[in-house]
Parts: sequence; C-alpha cells; structure tokens
Amino acid sequence: MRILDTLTVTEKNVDTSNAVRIYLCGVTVYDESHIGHARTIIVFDTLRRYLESNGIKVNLVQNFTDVDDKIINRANKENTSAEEISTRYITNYFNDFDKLNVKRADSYPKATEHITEMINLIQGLIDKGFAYTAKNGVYFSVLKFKEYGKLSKKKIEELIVGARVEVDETKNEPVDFALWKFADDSPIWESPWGKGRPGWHIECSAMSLKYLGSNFEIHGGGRDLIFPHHENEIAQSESFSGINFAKIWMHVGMVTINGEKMSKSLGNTKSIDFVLNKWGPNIVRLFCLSGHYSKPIDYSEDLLKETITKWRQVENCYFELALADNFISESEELEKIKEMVRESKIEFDNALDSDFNTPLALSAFFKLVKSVNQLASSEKLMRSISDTILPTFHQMLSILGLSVIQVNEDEKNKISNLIEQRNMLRNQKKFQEADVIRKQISDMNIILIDHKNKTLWMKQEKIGIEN
RNA sequence: GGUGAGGUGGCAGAGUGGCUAUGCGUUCGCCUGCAAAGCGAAUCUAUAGGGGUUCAAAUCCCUUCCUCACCUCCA
Repeated sequence: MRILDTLTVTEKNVDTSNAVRIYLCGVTVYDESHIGHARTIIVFDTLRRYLESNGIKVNLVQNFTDVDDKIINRANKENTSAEEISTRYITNYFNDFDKLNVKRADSYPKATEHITEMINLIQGLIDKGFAYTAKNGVYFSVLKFKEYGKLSKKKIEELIVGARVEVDETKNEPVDFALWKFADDSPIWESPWGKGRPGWHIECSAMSLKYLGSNFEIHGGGRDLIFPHHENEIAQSESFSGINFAKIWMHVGMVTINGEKMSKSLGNTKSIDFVLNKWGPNIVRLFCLSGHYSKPIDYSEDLLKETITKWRQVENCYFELALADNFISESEELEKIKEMVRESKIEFDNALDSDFNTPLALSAFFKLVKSVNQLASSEKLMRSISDTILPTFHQMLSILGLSVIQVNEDEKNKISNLIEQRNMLRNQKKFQEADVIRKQISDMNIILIDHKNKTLWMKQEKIGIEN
C-alpha cells in the first residue's frame, strides 16, 4: 500500500511487515466534535479497517488534548474546572464516534496523564541545547533545528518577517515556541523550571514516543495541523531522538461549507450530533469517503441527499442477497459470478492500495451493488449465487464501516406472516385490505418489493431528513 | 505578499499520454392491482482560456485567469 507523504511529497510504501504504528492527532476537548473532525477520524478508521482486513496488525494511538487555554476559558466561563470540561467532552466524543461506527483506537493517551514524559523530553532538549528558559517559560530554539520548515515548506526567515502575532519580547526569536508555560492558576504542574503548563505540541512528541517509538509508520491529522503543530513536533522529536520522526505524514483535507473552511472561529460548523440526527452514520461515512482524503470536501445538503439514494441501493442489495431463494443455478453462471466478485474485490483493493483512493474503491463497491440488483431484477439471484457474493459484500461493508440495519427472528416471522396474508388478499383481488397490511408493514420501516413470484422485504434505516 | 493544493459533463468524482471511469440527476420505458424499490434506454464523449511538444494530451511544457487552504488557535 502506498500513501502520499506530505514531507517528501512522494508516494511511499507502508511497511506492513510488522504492526503498522499510526499516531493520529485527535481533538482538543473543549466543545462538541464536528463533521470536520469526523472526516479525519473516519478516514483513519477506514484505513485501519482495511489494513486489518488484510491480516495486518495495526497499533493506532489517538491523543486527547485535555490541557489548553480554550478548555480553561470554557471552565472559567462555566465556573467549573478544566477537568470537568475535558471529561465531559471526552464522554461526548466517544458517544459521537461510537455511533459513527468508528472502532476504538488501541489507546487514547491524554496530555494531563503524561506531564512527566513531557518534562523529561523538555529537559532532554535543554540538555542538548535545543531549548532554553526565559521569563515566561521554556522555549524551543527554532534556529537550532536546521531542517525547520521542511514539512510545511516554509522558510524560517519569512516566518520571522511575517510574524503576525504580537511578538513576545522575552523570547530569543519570534519564531521560538513554548514547550512549557509558567502559570500560577490551576491547572498547573511542578517542573524543574517552575510551576506551569506544557505547550501545545510537546504532548504529541512525548506520547507518540512513549507508545510508538521514535520512528513509526504513519503520523496523521487534518491538513491544518501541518503548520505549526506537526512542524513543531518534528523539530522537538527529531532534535531529541536524532532520527526521523514519522516515516509517512498523512494529512486529511478540510471539510468546507459553501466552499469555506468549517471551523469554530467562523462559526459554521455542523456538529456530529446534528449530522447524525439528520443523516445517520452510514450516510455520514459514505459522504466522508466520497472524495479523496487529501482534498477538501464540501458539505452540502444536496450531496448528502444524493448519498441517501446510494445507501438505499446498498440496503436493497443486502436484502436481495440475504433473502435469495434456494433455486439451483447453472454452474456456468456461478463461475461467471465468482469471477465478477473476484475482480470487484481486486478493483476495490487496488484503489485503496493506491494512496487510499476511497472514491475509486466506492465506485468498485457500487458496481458490485449494481450487479446484484441487476441479477435480482432479472430473477437470476439464486441462493448459491448470493452465497458466492455475500462474503465479499460483507467484507467491503465492514472495511467501509457501514452497517445495514439488522432484523431479529421475531420480527422476521411477523413480517413473513403479514406478507403471506397480504399476498392471499392480493390473489383474491382485495387490494384495499392488502394495502392496509402494507401500511402496517411500512410503519415498521419495512419496504415491500413485489417480484414476479414472491414478495421481498427490506428494512430501511430511518433517516431524519425524510421525516 | 509567501507557500501548497486544485480548476473534468446539470451535480459529485476518478483517470496523469492513446481503450465507455463510476455514481447522482433529468426524460421515457419495463415490472406492479396500484405503488415502492429495482432494472433498461436516452441525455452526457466533458476536461478553465490561450499557446506549444507529440502520430496522439484532461494527462507533459509555457502562459493567462479563477478557487481553496496554510502562513494565528484549528481535524
């Protein structure tokens, strides 16, 4: 599998000979997560699902930033503690992402639980001459790290000239960034240099080193983290370890709305709670994977509505496969189907192997869906054919993290009985009474499909906008 | 201003030198008691403008225009 590396701007092979170690920059827990966060996390969730489906072990570490000025501000505003705020939004995070069918990462380290590791790292940087103590804190000396700017392709001189923030005169250079910030009010920790809090970037250097070592396979996050966050992480980590930090940097494009970036500061975010209520998890996942991960994707109601149609086809396909009749089919036909399924999976895999091209993989998936619906429509979808297709269909669904609504046995029996009653009435041409039963069934979110010789049913996921 | 990514049919979105991507939409049809869903056919040979290289370019080169992102916290 090849992934485009932001640092070298080349496609690099992912080393899968051992467990693939992935560090994903997660969220700062001061508010609800939104669809932008969801995209990044769904991309990485799908990536890990794909690798795992090929029998490759993955060690996915995703941090929570739970010490930050925004958290403290919010706590002050609500007259509570920073801890209360971060705990609340971590709970909120898991609630949202469980619903989005995102598999739990292998660990979710928190900044506040790794203060010691950060202090050790900062001390190491001071000892090696890369960091210094000043009036307001401990800073990283950017000029000491010769390769600074290599990830974001920025020149240090230009950063110094173009510094837009008010320059803190106590630093040696305006570009130097804080590793430790002195503070007197909670939350604060003791350190060899004085009470205070860690800077933003140091947590990821410390925690990735602790959990994944100093040269792991993939470091990921949103594109907006390239500068300064990931640039600074590289500076810290490589100055400390003396070796390359991550082998591949993988960055996910922004979610825009009306062509503009969705962000808290612009106030145009769509929370995950909102999109889940409106569209449901499958539509949201399909939407997030419908464009190449590296490019921006625009959130528009029309596009999401389109996605509902696509999802209905998948549901239709699923129930056709699940409820196919037990006819005996010709073996010649079966061989053709086997070949079709095999090619479909190869197309799907090739797309993902080639810089995780999910839109291309989705097109392979929808081709398979279409083929099934064609077979069903021409009354050729026998049990044996369904059984040939089902494993691959399920595998693709599982990689994409999609799940068709499940129906229990009681419900199945009830549906079968009602269908039988209705068909009896239909045979007697008592259509009004038959329609009453159909209505009764549709109230259970079951759609009936009248084929020539039998009536098929499917359970549809309820999608908020349709109500 | 600097840096980076882009501009593909009504829409979304692949393709990075030659072969119909794919999907949605729209119209008509099949199926049905009527629907729904599904299927079929039609629409759609598109590649920001201009130059160039080539037997051949959406794909390479030059140029113009436009969009977005990052340069400040941000997934």
